[in-house]
Amino acid sequence: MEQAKILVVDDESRMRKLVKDFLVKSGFAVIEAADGEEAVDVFMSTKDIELVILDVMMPKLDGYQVAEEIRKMSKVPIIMLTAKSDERDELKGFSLGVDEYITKPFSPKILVARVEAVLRRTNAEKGQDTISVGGIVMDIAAHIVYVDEESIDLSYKEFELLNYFLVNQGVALSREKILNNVWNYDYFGDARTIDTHVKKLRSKLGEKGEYIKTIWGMGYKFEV
Amino acid sequence: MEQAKILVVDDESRMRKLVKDFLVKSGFAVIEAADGEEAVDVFMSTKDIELVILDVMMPKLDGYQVAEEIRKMSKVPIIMLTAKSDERDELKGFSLGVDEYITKPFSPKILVARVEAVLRRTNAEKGQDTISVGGIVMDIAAHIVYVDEESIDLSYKEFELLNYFLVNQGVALSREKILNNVWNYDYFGDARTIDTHVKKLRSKLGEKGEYIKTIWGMGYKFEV
DNA sequence: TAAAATTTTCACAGATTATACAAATAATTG
DNA sequence: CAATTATTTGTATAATCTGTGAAAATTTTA
Repeated sequence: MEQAKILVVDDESRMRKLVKDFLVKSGFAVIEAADGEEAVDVFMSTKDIELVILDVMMPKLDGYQVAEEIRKMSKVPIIMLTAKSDERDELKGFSLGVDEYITKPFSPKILVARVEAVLRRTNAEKGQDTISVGGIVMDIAAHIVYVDEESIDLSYKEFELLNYFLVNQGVALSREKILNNVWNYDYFGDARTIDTHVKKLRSKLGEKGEYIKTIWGMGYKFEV
Repeated sequence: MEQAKILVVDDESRMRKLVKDFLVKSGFAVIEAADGEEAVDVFMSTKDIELVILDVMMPKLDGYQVAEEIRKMSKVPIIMLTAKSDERDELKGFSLGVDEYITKPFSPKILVARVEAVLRRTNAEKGQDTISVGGIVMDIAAHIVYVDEESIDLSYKEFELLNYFLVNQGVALSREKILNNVWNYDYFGDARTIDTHVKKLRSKLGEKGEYIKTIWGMGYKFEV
């Protein structure tokens, strides 16, 4: 992510140029679109756009409509440019998943600061990919599991299995279901393999291994 | 669940007001507490709090201590507000069963999004896959049966049989029909086997076992 | 390529559940 | 009300399932 790609959408070319210049100076790559329709087209046909800056007032599709379209495809962060701070609109935008508002007129400093803040935030969130249940914490990204703050070593399959259990906590899982989700769908091995992995998981989890409950004649369930 | 009730705990009244305003605007009901002790009191004396938002830094009891107290009583989801993202603290919190962290300063969008995500998650967990008749609640996903709030243990076949009864409540079911639906179609055993299972089911259901009525010369019917 | 780690298979013991059967109980019928 | 028929219940047996340890197969690492 050397140069974050930013899509700037505004019907006024002067404003577009202004925003673009500030961002380019600050080390971002900028793509432009002159109206809502073009914005959606460009967004669909361009890879790895990391942020979209949308003017609210635009012909054809306004900023909110564009945001709505983009949200159907992606969770990319969106910053809205708005002439006056209208609270009602802001709420509407927030429910659409707009990340920030910048009110015109704005200083270049504000613009760049907000852009950087949003990017920092979304990147930070990516790293917060953890699941935590009953004292068991899985850091998915780092592939580490903590039991009561102590990290434990799990093999790949064990990790995947525990992950599946935690994601489906409280749900009874048949062996078949586990097989289809943790193993590849085309795995045709013995379902009893799961038993062995469950055994190992339980022992590695120590007393918290009891959270993996056996449902006789059915399968397993993770429950605190 | 018209308006989810949220308890917001922060010693700074400005921050409390800020959070409250955003949440109220987004359609939540907010209750406030100004310190940890008050939070625990309020939590104990208020019904149906669906989410607690806790500031970490507070006089008397800090956020983690409050979380610990609340966890002794309830599994209500908890979101922590923290000034700086301190990894060690996060781990500590996760093992206490904290569901989310929000780092100050945060955007209203982030706050509301996280709140909604947590509520969505916990509500989804409650298992929409339930059948409830006359004080008997079957959580199909979790494979648990409650009779007057108390869970009871059923074997696999008993569970299936009860499920069939509840799905077909009020309908007279011949033994043949039961056999074809609860047992495998290729089962050629004694139809009297059903009687034995019915017997066990009735006894495990306690007085609610009477809901399984005998239709003389025909079969059974589940009726409250 | 050998060694180590991981995954899978397998078999057997121990548990649990399902079924069959016989005796007891209840409902129906003439 | 007795004879008949169906259901309930308790118990013994059969069938099924799980936990475990160890060995075989596979993949990864050195």
